[in-house]
Amino acid sequence: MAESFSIGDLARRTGIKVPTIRYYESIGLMPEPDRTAGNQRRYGRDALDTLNFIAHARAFGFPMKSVHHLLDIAAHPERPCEDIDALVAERLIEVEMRISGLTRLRDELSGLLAGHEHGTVGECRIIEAFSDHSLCAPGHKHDLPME
Amino acid sequence: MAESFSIGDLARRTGIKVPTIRYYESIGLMPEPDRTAGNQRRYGRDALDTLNFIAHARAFGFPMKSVHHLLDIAAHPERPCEDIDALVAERLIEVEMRISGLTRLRDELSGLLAGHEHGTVGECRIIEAFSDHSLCAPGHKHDLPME
DNA sequence: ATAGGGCCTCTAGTCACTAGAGGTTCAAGA
DNA sequence: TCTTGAACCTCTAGTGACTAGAGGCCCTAT
Ligand SMILES: [Zn+2]
Ligand SMILES: [Zn+2]
Ligand SMILES: [Zn+2]
Ligand SMILES: [Zn+2]
Repeated sequence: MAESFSIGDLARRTGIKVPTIRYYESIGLMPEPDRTAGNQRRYGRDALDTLNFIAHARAFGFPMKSVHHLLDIAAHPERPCEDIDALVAERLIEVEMRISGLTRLRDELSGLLAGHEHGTVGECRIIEAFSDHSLCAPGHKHDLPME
Repeated sequence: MAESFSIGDLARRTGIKVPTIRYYESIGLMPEPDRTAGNQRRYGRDALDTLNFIAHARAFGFPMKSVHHLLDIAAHPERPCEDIDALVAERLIEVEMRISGLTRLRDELSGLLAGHEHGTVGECRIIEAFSDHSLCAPGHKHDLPME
């Protein structure tokens, strides 16, 4: 007879917490599993694979919407896989933009620290910089879309 | 007589949206302003300064908790400014860790794209990699605390 | 005096979970 | 077989940092 996993088994094997698995089911990411007579969820091997796939896609930083999309694609082995490329390329661009924004931010922050000597708040260069853009970096502006 | 700004004036001058200003007030980040006879908020120049300070700190990526802290510190010009250093240094470390995590991620994503040829989903290397850690990068694991 | 844009409060929605209450079921040991 | 207690169930609410909408009042310029 086929393997059968409780929700806790799945959690232990995938590292995804039990409430999160139920949440994934509630948003339609995981199919509804069979139940025991006492209404507890029982999963098969395929659910385990799906959950690992989800965990892996999330680890790559894909938002849930893309994970949905990826699962849909993966469910049809005979179709062409070109959409995958687009999704991964899109994610790569996001990550690169994020890196360059954060790199600018890193430079600004270390610039603040570099020019800093301990004194009173009233004389503090860092506080001054927070109060006035023109002091925090020459000709500078913050245009990160938010982190 | 002193300058007086409506909440919309503040929004235009700081780039922070009106509901956000009300939200900041609700969480105690901005003091409660005076009101007109008709119950509308009227701000002075100090509120404008505070709001600009908040916007700037947020642009540096500080979470609200730290913004609170920074405002508290800035409100006491005679005290020593050493806590500022700690806050900025902490933020810098976060940013650096984030950059290194994202850099690894970038390399993995471009690795996936590099080895990819269009075919069917069933043969797709990228889908395979999502299904199996051992294929997505040799000896690799994803341990980003979450983006 | 009236039009209409700005302002008010309150509620609910976002994303991806997480925590808790209060109750039921399963499985292992006696 | 019975008992215990860990694991499971559903449902609600909370997180952070806002954003959107409903329904209604105010302010100011013409
Ligand atoms: Zn200082
Ligand atoms: Zn600045
Ligand atoms: Zn492919
Ligand atoms: Zn992997």
